[in-house]
Amino acid sequence: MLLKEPDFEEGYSELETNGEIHTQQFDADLEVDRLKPSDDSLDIPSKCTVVHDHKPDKLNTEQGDNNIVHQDNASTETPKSTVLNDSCSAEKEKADACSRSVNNSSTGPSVSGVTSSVPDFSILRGEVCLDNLTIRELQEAFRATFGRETTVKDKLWLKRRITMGLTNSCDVQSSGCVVKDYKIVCKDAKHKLPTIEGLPKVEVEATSLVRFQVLGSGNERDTSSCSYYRSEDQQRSSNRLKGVSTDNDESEGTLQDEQGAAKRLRKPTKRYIEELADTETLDSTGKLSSPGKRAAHGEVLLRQRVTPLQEVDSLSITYPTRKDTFGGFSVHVPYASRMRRGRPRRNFISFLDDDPPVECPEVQMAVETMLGKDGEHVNHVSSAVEVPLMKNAEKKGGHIETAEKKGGHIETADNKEIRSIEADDICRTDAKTKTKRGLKRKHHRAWTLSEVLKLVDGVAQFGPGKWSEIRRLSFASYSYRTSVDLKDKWRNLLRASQTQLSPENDGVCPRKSNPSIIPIPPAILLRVKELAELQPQAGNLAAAIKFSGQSSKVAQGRGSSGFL
DNA sequence: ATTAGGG
DNA sequence: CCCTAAT
Repeated sequence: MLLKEPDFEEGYSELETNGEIHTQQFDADLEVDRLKPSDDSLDIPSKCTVVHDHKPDKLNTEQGDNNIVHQDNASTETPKSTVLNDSCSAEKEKADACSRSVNNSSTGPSVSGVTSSVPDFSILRGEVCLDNLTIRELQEAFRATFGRETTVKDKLWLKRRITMGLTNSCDVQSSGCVVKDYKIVCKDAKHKLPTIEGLPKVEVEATSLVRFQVLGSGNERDTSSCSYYRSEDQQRSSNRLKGVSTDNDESEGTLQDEQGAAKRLRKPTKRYIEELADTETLDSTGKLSSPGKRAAHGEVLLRQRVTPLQEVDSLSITYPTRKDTFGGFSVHVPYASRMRRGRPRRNFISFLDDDPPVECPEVQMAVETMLGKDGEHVNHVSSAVEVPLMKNAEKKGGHIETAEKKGGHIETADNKEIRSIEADDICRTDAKTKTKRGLKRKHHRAWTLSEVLKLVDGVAQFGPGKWSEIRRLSFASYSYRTSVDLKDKWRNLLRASQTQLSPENDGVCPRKSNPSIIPIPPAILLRVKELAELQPQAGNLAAAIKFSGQSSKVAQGRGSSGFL
């Protein structure tokens, strides 16, 4: 590329020098082509061949560049001729294709018509040096390209505009050619059309060029495309502004034209490219098989090429989607994503129904007790109510266990005390069963303040380690607290007391970050601590207390606890 | 069945 | 909370 540039410029400069002449010549050539396609075809072959031979498979590859370079070099030596040659080859190729396949179709006339409208903007066989054109010529070229007049006198603008128009013209794209760096590469033909590269000012000329490319590019499709393009040209010239589109899908270009140069420059999507590549692979196969019948296959191939896009669209539709709205935008979302993530909802009430509610007198007592005793605390006696442990659940085994864990806290309302208790009862019942199976996990119940107090009192009364006693006497109402639970809780309390009461953490509740967790009042912790300290040495005391039934009573009293 | 302790 | 060993 880099190497090439210099050469190019040289050639280019020379061209510039002879600009008008060239233009003239080109025009002449063009006309000749139109009039005598056959001749062109004859002339072209050699040059074309060269190009083709070079890299059938590689489109924009380095090879391509190299080739160009070579040509450029040649051109350097003989600037004019070179340029002409290149352009000619390309143009002629296309022309050939066109003429051959499409000739009959009113292509000739149409083109001529267009041509007429397109004054004499220089048509360098495939490459046009807009730089050489006068403003007026550029304007005309513009008209030819966009189908409308322009009063702009800015040469640069005009050139850009025209170039863009050409670049993005449907013709180019549909033809399978890619405009890159002022170079038009024809994928279809798998030969690259040498264009002026590296010269920012050199612009590919419009209509004619496009036509060429189309023709040249698709030896296979050229035929069809050629006709198509020509017709389109006509249409364009007349209807561009109206937005008339050709029957072909490629007609997209028409729309693009209308939309304007800016949009035209849009590059194809990655996906599109990929698709295209795939298609090409397929095409290549097809191509090889039918080199001779290019014309015939042309359409087919074209269609194939187009298909990818359609497929893409169809694909998007393929997946079942639903419309969803995000931030006011409606979006299609695959239904799959809608799948419920959490565990399936569970009607925990069903449990109760299923299991003949095991009403223990104890439960009733418990309830009454709670209501009566706890007073202020009643409400939070059971913060988490729902206990899924049911026979059914048991049957299901571990899975349920997990589920329960997660879903356990569904109910937090205090109102459900009773139910919770029932559940608890059931739980207990189940617990036994489950214990055997070892699958069930007890629903986590946060310890309430009242519970803690009772525990502490109990410990104070009976001494630590008398969990069964404590449970029996102090936790009669809480069926779900086992002696083990009490023991564990006590242990935790001890830890807490040691931790929280330590000077470092003074007043700072480690968990205060979580508002839902009610910190254990330091008072209680203090008591716990005291108890803990006392207990070891209080073996006697405990024994003493134990002995006297009264002592237990005394112990229950608050005052006593404080004392303890 | 309880208790103690580890996890 | 669960699990388990030791009583």
